[in-house]
Amino acid sequence: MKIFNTLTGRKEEFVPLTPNKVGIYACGVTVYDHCHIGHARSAIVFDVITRYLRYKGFDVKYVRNFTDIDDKIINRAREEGITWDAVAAKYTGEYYKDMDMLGVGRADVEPKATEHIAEMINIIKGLIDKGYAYEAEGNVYFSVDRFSEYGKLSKRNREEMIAGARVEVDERKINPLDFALWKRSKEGEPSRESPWGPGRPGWHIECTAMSIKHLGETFDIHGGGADLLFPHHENEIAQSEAYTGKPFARYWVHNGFITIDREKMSKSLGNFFTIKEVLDKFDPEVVRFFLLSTHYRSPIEFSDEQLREAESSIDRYYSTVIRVEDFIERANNLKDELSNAGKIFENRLISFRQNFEQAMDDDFNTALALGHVFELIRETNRFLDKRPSGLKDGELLLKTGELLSEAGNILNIFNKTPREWYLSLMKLKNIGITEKDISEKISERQGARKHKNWNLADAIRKELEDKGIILEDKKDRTDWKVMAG
RNA sequence: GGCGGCGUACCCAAGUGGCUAAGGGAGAGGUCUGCAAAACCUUUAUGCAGCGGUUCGAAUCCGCUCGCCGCCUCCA
Repeated sequence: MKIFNTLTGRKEEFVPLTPNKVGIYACGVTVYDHCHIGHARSAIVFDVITRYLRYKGFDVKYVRNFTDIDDKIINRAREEGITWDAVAAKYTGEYYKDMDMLGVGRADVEPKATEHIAEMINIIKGLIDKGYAYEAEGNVYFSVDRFSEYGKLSKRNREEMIAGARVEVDERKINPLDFALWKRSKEGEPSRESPWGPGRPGWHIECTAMSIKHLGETFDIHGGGADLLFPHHENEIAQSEAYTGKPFARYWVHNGFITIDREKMSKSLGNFFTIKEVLDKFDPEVVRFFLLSTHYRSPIEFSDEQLREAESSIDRYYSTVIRVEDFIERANNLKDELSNAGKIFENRLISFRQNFEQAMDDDFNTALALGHVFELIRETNRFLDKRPSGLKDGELLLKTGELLSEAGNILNIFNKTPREWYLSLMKLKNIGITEKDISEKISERQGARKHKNWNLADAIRKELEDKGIILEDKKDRTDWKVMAG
């Protein structure tokens, strides 16, 4: 299995520190507001990575933190007129609501910054003792000049960064790039006691403390959005490796951004959609599918049109599932042998799992993996069109269903029954008609069709179509579905 | 200014040295159907931003040019 490592800038063979075990840490969110779709991307990417690693048989320990104390939380508390911890609690709850909807699983450990203050203070003390950090007026800073490898992740050197001149000037810092490990709190701000007086931890130190505590001083994978690469992850490496004297994370994995009109989606630009806004219009599987249909390191342009296309793709999937289930349900009086079409199909089926894994093994190429899923979908439909009749043919289709749901479990999509899918679409698209109404219309139309009253039959079909319901006449019945896309 | 990435069909998107350049959406034609829908088949890049170079061979490696974006400040 290969993973692109930001640290080396190359795809590398993934070899865990301890055979068969994987420790993975992903930077979570600061709980001060509702999450937007960019947060969803990061969460889904690492969700799929952990699911796949587990599928491959690794014993995975996945840690994802909550930053629950920070300037933004404090500001938000002022705005909302509630305490900072109430803000954190509120948006932690909102985060879980969003992630549960999106099918993002819980991490094995979900540490909070505020629960690791003691660990952070210990590390800061250690860094001061080793001469990597210094105190100034109740603040503690990390001295980047003392860590010679500073910049190795983001591939820049100190001089260049200072030349960039966008670093904040702070008289108390020796080097403008030095970053706070501990910040003295101002009057009225939340604070904890420390050897340097009341204050709170800097942002980066929490991830060092929590990853080391839960995964050890050296662990396998550290992930997050590409915007965390600098300074956050660079600083994490500096303070962690300075403190332990050992390599920190071995593979650094960064997901790309979501863009709107080709610009990065961000809070500050205001060009974002919250997860809740998107889920008001699209099924969670559509959102996941959309995000996984592009490689995780590439940017994704977000638009309703893209989501509608994803919806059409998923609809194609469920339409095929219906056909497969129909066949299996009605498979009786089957002949023993495998048809010729079945023999061809069997070969395609055998290569599917291999293709899927090959794609996922290559730096989690979900886009290619989904391509293979749809290749199988086409082969399945082609097979069904040949009117298979053997007992073995039925077994093949049963196997197809299993393989597809296995792939679906890894990506955590395609988990609905077709009926659930259409009910979800009905709800999201505000179809102003009930299932019962539809059934009645279908019976009425069946009557008309029996008497070859095509005008009436077509009128009823048109009436439903105008409401977004498509009818499909089959051999022995008429099915309905919601217009997708 | 420094560093990094991207540019593949009408749209989205895999592919990063070698069989016919995946897959999805959209369009056109066909099969099936009372007609549809779905499905399937055919079709839509002798071509991968442009120009050079390396190589027996390049979308894929190198150089230059053009265009777009990101990071260097909180940010998934």
